[in-house]
Amino acid sequence: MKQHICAEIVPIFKQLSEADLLKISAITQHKKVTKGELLFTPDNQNELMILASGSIKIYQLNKNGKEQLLRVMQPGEFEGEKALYGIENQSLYATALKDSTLCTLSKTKFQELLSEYPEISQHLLADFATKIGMLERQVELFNSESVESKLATYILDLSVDQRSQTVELPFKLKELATYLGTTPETLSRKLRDLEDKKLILKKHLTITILNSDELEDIF
DNA sequence: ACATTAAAGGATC
DNA sequence: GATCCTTTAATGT
Repeated sequence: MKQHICAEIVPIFKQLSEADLLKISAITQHKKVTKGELLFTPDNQNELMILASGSIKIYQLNKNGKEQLLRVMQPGEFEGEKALYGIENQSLYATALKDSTLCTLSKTKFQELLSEYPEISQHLLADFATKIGMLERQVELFNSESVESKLATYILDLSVDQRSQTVELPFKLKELATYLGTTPETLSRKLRDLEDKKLILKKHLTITILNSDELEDIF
């Protein structure tokens, strides 16, 4: 496998020349992790982590020690930028959902990189914006009281994103459950309830909205 | 309303 | 075939 894979696939580095990518690659550390491996915990994260292949979940633990999923990283995405700006990670955990390969970049190396290539910060800002946008949406979900309404608004949001009445769930039901702050069992029941009411149709991870008006009215 | 526990049925590697 | 995921039912908060 090529050594500079990370720099090549990361959107924030996309506009750089081949020579620059090689330079960046030289200062990143490459490592493989296995499924289930804990990659960082609060106060144990001082590097920028770039995912090259596989997938990684970012979550926090709620009061009862239950996982609250924040997002699932895809190849090309990164996490840990807060540490680079001296902000301590107080709550985030990361574990590998599959065997994955990733690259890490220390705080000082990254700061050197930023001063050499200021244009990278533009892309960082764009990335922050979308990340914050996703978190804001998740916060909005928790304004609704019942799991059923969270699920309904989540599905409707997906439908807007994917511009279709038929949507693909971006992660497994087990993960969607913790994203919504519930359990797989409850999620399974709520999905079946919505099916029974003929509001949706579900095949594996594909959901077709049959009645969006009534979905919106759930509370 | 939802979580927990246990058990069984599917899916996946 | 083992392991992980999903569903179902019984019971508890």
